[in-house]
Amino acid sequence: MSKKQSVTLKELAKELQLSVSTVSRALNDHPDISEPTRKKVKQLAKRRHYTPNLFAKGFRSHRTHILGVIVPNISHYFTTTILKGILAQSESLGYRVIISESRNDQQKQTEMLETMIQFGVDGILMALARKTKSVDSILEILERIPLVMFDKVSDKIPCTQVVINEEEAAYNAIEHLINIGKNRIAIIKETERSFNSKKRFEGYLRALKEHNIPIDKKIILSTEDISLEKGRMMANILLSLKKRPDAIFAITDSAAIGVIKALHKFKVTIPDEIAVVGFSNSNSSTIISPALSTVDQPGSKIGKTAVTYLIDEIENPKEDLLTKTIEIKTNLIVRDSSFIP
Amino acid sequence: MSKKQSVTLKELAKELQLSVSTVSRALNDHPDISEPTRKKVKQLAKRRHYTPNLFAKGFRSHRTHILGVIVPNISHYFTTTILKGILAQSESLGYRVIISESRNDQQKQTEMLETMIQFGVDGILMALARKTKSVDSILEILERIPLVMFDKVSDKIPCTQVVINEEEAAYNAIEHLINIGKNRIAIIKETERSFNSKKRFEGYLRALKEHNIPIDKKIILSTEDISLEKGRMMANILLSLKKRPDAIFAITDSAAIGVIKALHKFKVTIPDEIAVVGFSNSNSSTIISPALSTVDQPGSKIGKTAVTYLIDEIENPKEDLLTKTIEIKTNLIVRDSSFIP
DNA sequence: CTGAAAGCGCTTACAG
DNA sequence: CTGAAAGCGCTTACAG
Repeated sequence: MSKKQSVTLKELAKELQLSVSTVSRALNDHPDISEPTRKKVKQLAKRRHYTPNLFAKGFRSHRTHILGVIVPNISHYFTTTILKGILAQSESLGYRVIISESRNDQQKQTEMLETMIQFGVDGILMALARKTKSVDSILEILERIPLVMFDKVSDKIPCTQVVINEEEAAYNAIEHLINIGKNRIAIIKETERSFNSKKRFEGYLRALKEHNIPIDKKIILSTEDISLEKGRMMANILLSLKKRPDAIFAITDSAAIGVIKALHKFKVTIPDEIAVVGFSNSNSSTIISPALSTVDQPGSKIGKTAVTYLIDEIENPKEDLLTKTIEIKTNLIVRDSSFIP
Repeated sequence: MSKKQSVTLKELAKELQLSVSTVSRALNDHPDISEPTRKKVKQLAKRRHYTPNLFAKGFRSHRTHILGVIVPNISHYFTTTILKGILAQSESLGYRVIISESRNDQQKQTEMLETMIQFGVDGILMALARKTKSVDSILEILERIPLVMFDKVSDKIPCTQVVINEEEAAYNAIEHLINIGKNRIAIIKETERSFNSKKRFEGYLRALKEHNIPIDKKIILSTEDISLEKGRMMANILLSLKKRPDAIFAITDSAAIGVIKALHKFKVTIPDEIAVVGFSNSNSSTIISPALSTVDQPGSKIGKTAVTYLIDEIENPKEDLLTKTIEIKTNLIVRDSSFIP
């Protein structure tokens, strides 16, 4: 079907016997234009359903009002809450968002950064793909276009980074376990030294140290590609120890749920024999029984904050790069898996 | 910071003492260009990291290679699987995707369609906002730009629509329940006559009819804004009946999970006393205990199919509109909530 | 084989 | 107060 063409300034001008310049100015409320002309133009524009071609506009001004977003996996609930914040905030500030999924593939990630620039985005928001070894291509991007990172970040990249208070969140989770009387607390973390896993582990260590609880390497487990299944496996290992832990902190909800499933299987009572705490407040944390205690990460706020900083950088370019880390506060949600009255 | 400007054709031309036209043609492998020139140009382009400004390119050709996507809620797992398919397929065909969330708000949805057109998208993919009363604005859009709908569709809109075999999927679910010996099967559906709810209900009715099971209105429940909580409430109602059902089919997983939670509370054994089947194969369906039988909807395939049809329409414009419905097959996954050996 | 020129739809400095 | 012209970065029909 031959689609209706959009009305252009030229057509409006012709119909009104005016120049394109005048029509453009009238629509943009330029002070030079007389009231009657302005009215006439606006009326016709309305009647003919004129909508400016933002593409032409952006092309001229070198600004597209489009932001690029790259996330490792769009299906993670936490990611979608961040995206919600990004969409809402950018829309309310007059920007659109192009989203890509790196699928945790570093090379894809690099390509995506390139095409986003080709598509003329005004700035980029990104969470790093897992196992991103070299950040060179990102550093190069940084010289060309404003970039703000969130959630999966790297201190090797000098840009604004919006994260949660990972260390403190883990600290609070462990302290809570200590408060309910636990003192042999296992942790399930990632092998990879990702920013998130590292910080959460630091919080774990600090909590134990500050409460004078000895650190036992036997109950500090690491796994690659942490998941429900890995959580289950790690729990099996912990259950086979001579001295079992009395609490397990998994740095993701899915691993924590795997832990609960394993404990069920071996008829371990939760939380009395072993308490469990996860991280994310994912949907599943209230589906599993007992309901999982977990750290709530305000995704929407992270997204909104990241957009706000990015657009600020776009609209008020600074002379120099600086690593600025914004920490968003999390909240420990205590549910049955660690509730002892 | 003053960001590095991208290299333009003009600069390459100047450096090579060639015209912009020649450089453009060389890069696009135009047959007129001599081999040595082509080589020279490509080499320099590479060395200077030239990337074409797709924006200018698109502006000229009236094609942006950007698709607009509108979904009601980006956090639904099923939606994210569709988005995954959309992203993967459009990327592999050289398109980018702008995503917006209508938050089930009809007015927002209309605005979004407008801005997408302003942003010059080549085509639009959309799932209808809940309770979309008037489709007038969408019909108008349809005259201007290719549009393909998916999942939440309406037969009032004459365009390509990609859906699952809703009716048949429900039919299969009910037939499965009958096969395991159930004959008093309740359904929890939506009040609103959405395409999806309507079709699933039709499948329910047909299965009962074909197996000569009488229809009892007392166990056909409808609710607005179906959710886990509503599922729980509906289950309570069903449990209070003099003649309880021996199976419950909920048209969403979340409602089905609510049902399971309610049954637990009243110590009803699943599936012996009451079997439960949901719809979606969401993450939670394997977290809940007993694991939930459910209909798996191949989201990624839906997304890919929708993109394929849309891009075909963009690249091979047809003369006339026609409603074409593509049905993607689903798969019933039987788990413990309805498994009777 | 290569170049000069027009044009995509818009904005804006420059004239008048 | 209004208009003609240049220009954003690219492609392509028209010359040569």
